[in-house]
Amino acid sequence: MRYPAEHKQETRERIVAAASRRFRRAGAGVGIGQLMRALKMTHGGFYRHFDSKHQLLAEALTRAFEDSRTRIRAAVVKAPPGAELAAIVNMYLSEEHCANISGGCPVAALASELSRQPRVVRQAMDRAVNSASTAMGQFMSGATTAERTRKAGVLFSAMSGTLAVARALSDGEMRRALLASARTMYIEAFGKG
Amino acid sequence: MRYPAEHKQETRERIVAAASRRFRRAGAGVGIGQLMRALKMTHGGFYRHFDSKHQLLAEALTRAFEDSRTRIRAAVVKAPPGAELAAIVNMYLSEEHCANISGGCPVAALASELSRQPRVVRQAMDRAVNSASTAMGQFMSGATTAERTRKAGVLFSAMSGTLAVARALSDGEMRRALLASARTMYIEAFGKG
DNA sequence: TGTACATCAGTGAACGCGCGTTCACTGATGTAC
DNA sequence: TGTACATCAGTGAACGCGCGTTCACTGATGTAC
Repeated sequence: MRYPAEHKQETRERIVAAASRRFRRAGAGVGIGQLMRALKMTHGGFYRHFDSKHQLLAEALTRAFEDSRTRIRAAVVKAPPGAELAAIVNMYLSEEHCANISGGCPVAALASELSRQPRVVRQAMDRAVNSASTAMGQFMSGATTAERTRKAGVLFSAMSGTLAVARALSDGEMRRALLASARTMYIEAFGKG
Repeated sequence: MRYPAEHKQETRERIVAAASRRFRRAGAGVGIGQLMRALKMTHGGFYRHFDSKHQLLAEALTRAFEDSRTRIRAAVVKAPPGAELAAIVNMYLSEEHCANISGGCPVAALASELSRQPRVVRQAMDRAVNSASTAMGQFMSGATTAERTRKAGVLFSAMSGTLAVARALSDGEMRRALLASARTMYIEAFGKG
């Protein structure tokens, strides 16, 4: 059946959005079949929209990064002046974010799997780390913009590791303690003055 | 054919050692078949040694953690008094460790995949984080042992995240810069006095 | 305005493949006599 | 010391399953006349 004009673009959007959440929740091993079934479609149609699963993974990652940035911007806007960095750290290392893998930061959800992905996928990673570092850099201490950006990159990678480790722990008490300690320490170590 | 007395134990050891490296290099998705083929055996024999793939994964993880601890202890022994923490950080975030996934820290290699593993596997993670924190805690600043241990846990999770992100980047320059900045910052932020 | 036809998003069978696990079998060795 | 036999680590075919990808097909709509 032929579909109305913008139908195809909408379907593509739905696939990327669903993939973005599902890859984070279940890993890069999620199948095209599962994905399309969740959208009440069959796997065959997938290739009308994407050349390969890797292309989808790269786009889904990029989408997840955009969502992540939106969430960070929202935390910054609500924060009192001077407390922006604390707001970012507290949000990123909150128990809510920890429990919400499919809606959370894609680096924390997928980092160790990404090192095994082809170039297409890892280049999305480069761009994401760069833009996250630039965005967070303005709230860091440091003499030059370059130094603040570098520091922000380190903080970002540190937080993603803490979140990934917290999620991998089986003991809930350990998880909460790690997150709480990390929030305190990162704000102290990376905050302005 | 029946084998000499200690033969079975030796084979089991070889499987765990190979799995430990291979899971880190290629992820938890590595198959039993690939693994046994690399040891010049067939997949069928695997189940004389292990109940399931998950059991092997848990044991391989534990083994990798032990190797990791040995490497950390070696770095500490070689370090001048007072510079132990710097030695640990410089070793963990070295370009050598970054390039050596299969022989490196299993948390950096597998963290995001571990959150999706069954309890058996994640409990190995609890023990590892606990023991790494205790071991590294003695070189941290802080009033009480408990505080130093907590700090060490945060540093460990931070370093594993930085290493995982560094490995996922496609740009070698970005990778080296991130590692270098992180070494400096962690030593400064977590070091004694 | 009415009709014939081209379009193409989505369907579902099929491709070769590898997965985790099971199981009947093999055959060199250790052990019992 | 010699022989018969039990053991059991490892083999390889087979199980049902899902993977990524391809492709001939469907059929409601937009378009051309």
